[in-house]
Amino acid sequence: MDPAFFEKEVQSSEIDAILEELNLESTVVNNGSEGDEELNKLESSYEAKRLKLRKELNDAMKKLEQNSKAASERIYAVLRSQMRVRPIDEQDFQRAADAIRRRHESAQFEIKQYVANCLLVHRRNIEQARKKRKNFDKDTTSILQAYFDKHLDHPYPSEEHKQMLAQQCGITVQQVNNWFGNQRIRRRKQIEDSRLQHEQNSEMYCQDGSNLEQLIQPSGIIEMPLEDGSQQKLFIIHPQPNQIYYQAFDGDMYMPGPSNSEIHQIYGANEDFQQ
DNA sequence: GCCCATGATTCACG
DNA sequence: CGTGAATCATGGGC
Repeated sequence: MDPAFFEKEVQSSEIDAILEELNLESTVVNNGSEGDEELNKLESSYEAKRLKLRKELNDAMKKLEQNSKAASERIYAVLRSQMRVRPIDEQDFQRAADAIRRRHESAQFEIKQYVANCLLVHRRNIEQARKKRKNFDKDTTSILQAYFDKHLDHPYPSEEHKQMLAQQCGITVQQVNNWFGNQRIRRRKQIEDSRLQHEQNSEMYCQDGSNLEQLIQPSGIIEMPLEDGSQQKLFIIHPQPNQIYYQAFDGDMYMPGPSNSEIHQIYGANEDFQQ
């Protein structure tokens, strides 16, 4: 598991919601003997950690309570003793009480934040184990797709870019790796399958009559949305490192695809990462 | 319930 | 170590 995934601090607004889980009787959802060993073990270990954290939180709060009480008693004693040498009014007591209350509250917050953080980490583990696989949501895939399509000539994001993508998508770097790995292979396969299909209806020539075999291997394939809602496959051709053009396949003939600028109107709108 | 897309896992390679 | 390739396992649409 990617540690960075857990590193972000718990938002203060979430803390109480997270801590509520500590008050539950039990979080074990497994209804008895069913389920796999691995999950049961995880669940009981999570339950143990949860109970431990609950006790820790309780103890810390009690201790803090006592400390604050003792502190305010000390302050009051000091103030009372000073009354003999200087005038001390109700406001002085009030200020002292406020100061102690503020310290008390900030300490309380820190404890809660710490416990909530611990709990969250453990909860993520158990959640991960419970639901085995979940498809990424639409936003996530479109972000990844956009990056991939923009770097078709070299769809290998750097470590930095992987982290940015992960953060942007709300997934782990490992998941970004998986996605790009799968994507590279499956796109290549897609291209290969398309070529094979085309080769099957043997006589295929470009507009100028030249044979397919002379064509440069496409380095990528994208699906361009058409006005009628359907999608058209476009092959990406890199004749030279800095050159790019697109080829569409229409019936049994390769046609020049849309120009690069047209493509960019469709795909290029989203901001790019700096290379 | 089937089927394919898709995320994850595993292993080999350089 | 990062990647490619094969494979597994699940999700989700029909």
